[in-house]
Amino acid sequence: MPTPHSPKQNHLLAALPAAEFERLAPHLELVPMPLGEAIYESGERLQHVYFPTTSIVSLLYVMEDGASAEIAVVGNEGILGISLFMGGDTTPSRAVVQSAGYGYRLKAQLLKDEFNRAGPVLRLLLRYTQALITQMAQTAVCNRHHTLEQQLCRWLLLSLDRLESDELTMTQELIANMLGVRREGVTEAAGKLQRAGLIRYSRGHIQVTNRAGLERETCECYAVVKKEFDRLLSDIPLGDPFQALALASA
Amino acid sequence: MPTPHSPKQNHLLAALPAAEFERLAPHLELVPMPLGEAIYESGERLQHVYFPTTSIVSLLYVMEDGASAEIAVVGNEGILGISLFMGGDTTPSRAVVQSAGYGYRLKAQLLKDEFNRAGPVLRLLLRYTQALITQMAQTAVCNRHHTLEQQLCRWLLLSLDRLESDELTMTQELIANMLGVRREGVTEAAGKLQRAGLIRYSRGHIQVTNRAGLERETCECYAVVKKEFDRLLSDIPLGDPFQALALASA
DNA sequence: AGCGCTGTGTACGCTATCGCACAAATCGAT
DNA sequence: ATCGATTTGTGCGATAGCGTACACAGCGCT
Repeated sequence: MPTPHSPKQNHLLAALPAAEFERLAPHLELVPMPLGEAIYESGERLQHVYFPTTSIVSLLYVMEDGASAEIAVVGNEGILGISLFMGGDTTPSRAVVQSAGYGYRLKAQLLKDEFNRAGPVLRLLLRYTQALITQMAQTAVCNRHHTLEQQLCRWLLLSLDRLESDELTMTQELIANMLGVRREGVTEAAGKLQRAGLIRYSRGHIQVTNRAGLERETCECYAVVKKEFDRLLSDIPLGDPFQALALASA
Repeated sequence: MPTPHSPKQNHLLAALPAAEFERLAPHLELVPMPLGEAIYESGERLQHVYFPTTSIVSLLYVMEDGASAEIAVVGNEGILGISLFMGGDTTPSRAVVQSAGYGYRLKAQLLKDEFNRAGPVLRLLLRYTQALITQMAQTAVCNRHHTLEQQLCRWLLLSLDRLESDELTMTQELIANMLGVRREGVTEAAGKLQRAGLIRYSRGHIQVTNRAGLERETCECYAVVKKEFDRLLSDIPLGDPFQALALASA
């Protein structure tokens, strides 16, 4: 039984008004996104944008010595390739599939055209970008002030939010790469969480058994990011963004 | 002799086409930006956007326990209040004047109106935002991987780039707050730089005596950010952003 | 001159994380 | 059933930065 796929699994696509969705839908191409694949490399010119549905992608900055750090996570709530419409056309970041799955992609030019209509698509994408900015900023703070264990919790929760399941397919090595820490550090932190009964894992499979517990262990960064995504991307009308927000907060 | 002030001291304003500049100019209000003033607080609704000319403003995330970290610096190259046009209307960040000076401000609604014309102003602001995103992301990486001393160098250089002078009026305490580290750590790192003959400072005044030296000591993060700002905000035509960029990189 | 405030220097033990080395467990393929 | 590869566990010493405490220096004020 093959999994049914639909563009609407992606929250951004699902949030589009009917007219815009109909315009884009015929050009959306379902693509598999296998673990470890680089959706785009640092500085590369973007050919497509991607709307993940069942996959999760990490935005990484890689440094000269090969060390790296994740600056944000993008899943079914978002889009890959914001620099396309932000005007840069490239970014210094690398996008790597962190959890295998599917997504829909769209030719760069088509998204640009739609964006340039300066309608609901533009406003939705900018609001999403604003949420992404919050995630990056909070990551910076978190890297500065919080323990590895707290960060691991945050990372698990953020990833979980972008999947349906309570299970992740991730080795500790991979996680360490994302967080920009040693693998041993992850082993230790994960062991602690396991002993506390919050997660269970074995050879690349992590199952969250006590989500509330994780939320208690994590730092405030998770909540800040989640709250901001909810605020910016909940179902508010897309007519006029400023009016809409005024209403939403009234 | 009063310093002559002009909106064109701000690079974004200076980069506007004549028509757009003329439209906005009558509404630009010169305001002093004293050291330590909070231009806006976390979560606050923005009444104005600010275009610094001779001041520098830090974007800070403040945490529950009071600890904080700078996520980006905005000076005469930029604008404060991007969440206004990004659609969020508020951000979780705090903006604090890090180096006293002046700036021009504009009523929020006027900028929104201009942005909604979907013309050069929109494109310029989005390109700037893209550069700001790079700065935030690089800050996250830097917080993770680099030493306090490297970060201090980066910070000094970024600040210097946003002023004309080679001197900063900043106590070590303030710097520590921005970087999210202990004051003593800054004392130590600064002492090292002073002994190496790169800077001279006393009671709140830091003079950079060997800029090239600082650039040698700092991490790659400085260069990445600077390069991205140059790339995105150098004088490329603002007609069509995608065409323009295509030309620029051809 | 003397006082007090602000800013800077220094010292000491503590902790989280690193870097490295290697052992143990689990899984797949032959 | 065995072998090899992958993944996880553990145990060092080293170090960067923290928290705390306190001494000292420069500057303004009376």
